[in-house]
Amino acid sequence: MVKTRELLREIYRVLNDAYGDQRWWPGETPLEVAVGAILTQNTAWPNVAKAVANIKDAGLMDARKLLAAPPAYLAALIRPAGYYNVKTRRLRAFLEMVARDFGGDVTALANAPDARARLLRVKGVGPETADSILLYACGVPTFVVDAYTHRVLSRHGLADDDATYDDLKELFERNLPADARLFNQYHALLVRVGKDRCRPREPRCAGCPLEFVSRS
DNA sequence: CCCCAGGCGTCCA
DNA sequence: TGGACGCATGGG
Repeated sequence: MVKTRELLREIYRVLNDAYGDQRWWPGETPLEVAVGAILTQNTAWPNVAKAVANIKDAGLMDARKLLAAPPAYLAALIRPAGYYNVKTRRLRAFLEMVARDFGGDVTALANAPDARARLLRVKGVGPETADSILLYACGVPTFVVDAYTHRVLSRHGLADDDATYDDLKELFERNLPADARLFNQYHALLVRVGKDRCRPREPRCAGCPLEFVSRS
């Protein structure tokens, strides 16, 4: 039985060799990344990209302008991302918090020791969205867990099916150095292998780079 | 036709 | 506290 810490590091090496740098979430600004984090909730990324492009084309990718826009107009712009009524409320709630607590500067979240707690108080921002904003928009070394993380780890016997978000988050954070670049790439690699090989309802992962894990 | 996608809040036991 | 359900578009 190999130690969990060694296994997590070996998994990273194997995936990194197999897939290389994922350059994930190359949003042009922290605001754009945060908007994408909210819009991508339970939604395929191509749909999110259309919604983000609509906002930018309308010249609204700016915290104050987004808040000033009529909600019905914002809803129309983000329509391709689905759940557009819910997401309009969630975007506005996030923007109001950033305006109130950080002067409209998403980057300022990075310097607030209670940034995660403030994000979690926003209606519509849960643990994954909060961590995504902190890691990808603010560069804070916090590990992002998502459906792919659950599926890849449980498929290879590294986590229970009923492991919670915080169970998995702590698994990574306790066993890896707190490095934003590493957390970013590791999460991106898990998503990549999850899309590529570790698909739902497919118990066998043919050609999966992580096949070695089952034999460890 | 079906299932799936980088969740979350609400409701109810 | 935890499991079902609604939210909605677009792709395979």
